Amino acid sequence: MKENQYVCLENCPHYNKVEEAKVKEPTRNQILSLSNMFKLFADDTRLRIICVLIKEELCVCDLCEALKLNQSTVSHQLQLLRNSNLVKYRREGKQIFYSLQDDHVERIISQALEHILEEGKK
Amino acid sequence: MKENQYVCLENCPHYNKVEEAKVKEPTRNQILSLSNMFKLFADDTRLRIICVLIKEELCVCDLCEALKLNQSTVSHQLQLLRNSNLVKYRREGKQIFYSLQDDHVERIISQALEHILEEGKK
DNA sequence: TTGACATATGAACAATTATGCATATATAAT
DNA sequence: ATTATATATGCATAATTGTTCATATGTCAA
Repeated sequence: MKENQYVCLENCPHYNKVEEAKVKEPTRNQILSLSNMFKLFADDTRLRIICVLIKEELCVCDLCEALKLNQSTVSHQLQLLRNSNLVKYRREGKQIFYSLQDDHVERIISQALEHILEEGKK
Repeated sequence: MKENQYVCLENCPHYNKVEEAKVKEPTRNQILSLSNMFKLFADDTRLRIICVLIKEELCVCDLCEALKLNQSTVSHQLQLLRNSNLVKYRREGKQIFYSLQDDHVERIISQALEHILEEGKK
């Protein structure tokens, strides 16, 4: 930030509010974890994968077929979801079946959908 | 997808499961709206801005001060949040005060935080 | 052990985007 | 009107990331 940047010299910043705001801010690590998690939801392909996994355990080629995606693309994205423990998987012979780790994911997406739908009404 | 890409020729895809999965998938527009919304949460700076706005209405320079960010950076990010109706604002003289549009945002973030915290325990 | 299949992974490229600088706009005070 | 302040915005740059191709790994069957 430039030193001579003149920002709110008189009334502002409203120190009490600023101090309160600072307290509410999550820790650095929480922010990182949160943004990393949201990054995973922030891509169409991954979001579609997550959404179809909400109700069904599916193997990689099921996902390719259901979403009409390249196998390599699907595997790459599944790796990211795996690394962040959003999905779990089990091998059955040559196939590997993926499913969601827990139901927070579903709740987050339905909250977001509610927001979208309310926006749509306006 | 390459034509000769051999993917699950025998048992797979499990057509009934794939069909069910397809049904659960949100529409193209819903996916776009959802991923756009999550993109906004997927950046450290924006996430910090959102988090401090959860409890406090703040003006731009308050945000700069609370988060130690460049004024230009803050304004750019606020523009994105504004365009997606995640925040609202009101002018009071020379200052412009920002706050969250509704409380879905807060709920989404707390759900995500719950997930993070549970992960932390393992 | 050889071949076929299911999935994973490395590398390269294209596309998106966050940031900071410079500057523009908007408001208030003198 | 002019000046100072508060915020917004266009542009350029650097960094991140999604996709694809090529290939590697792992599993099963013959």
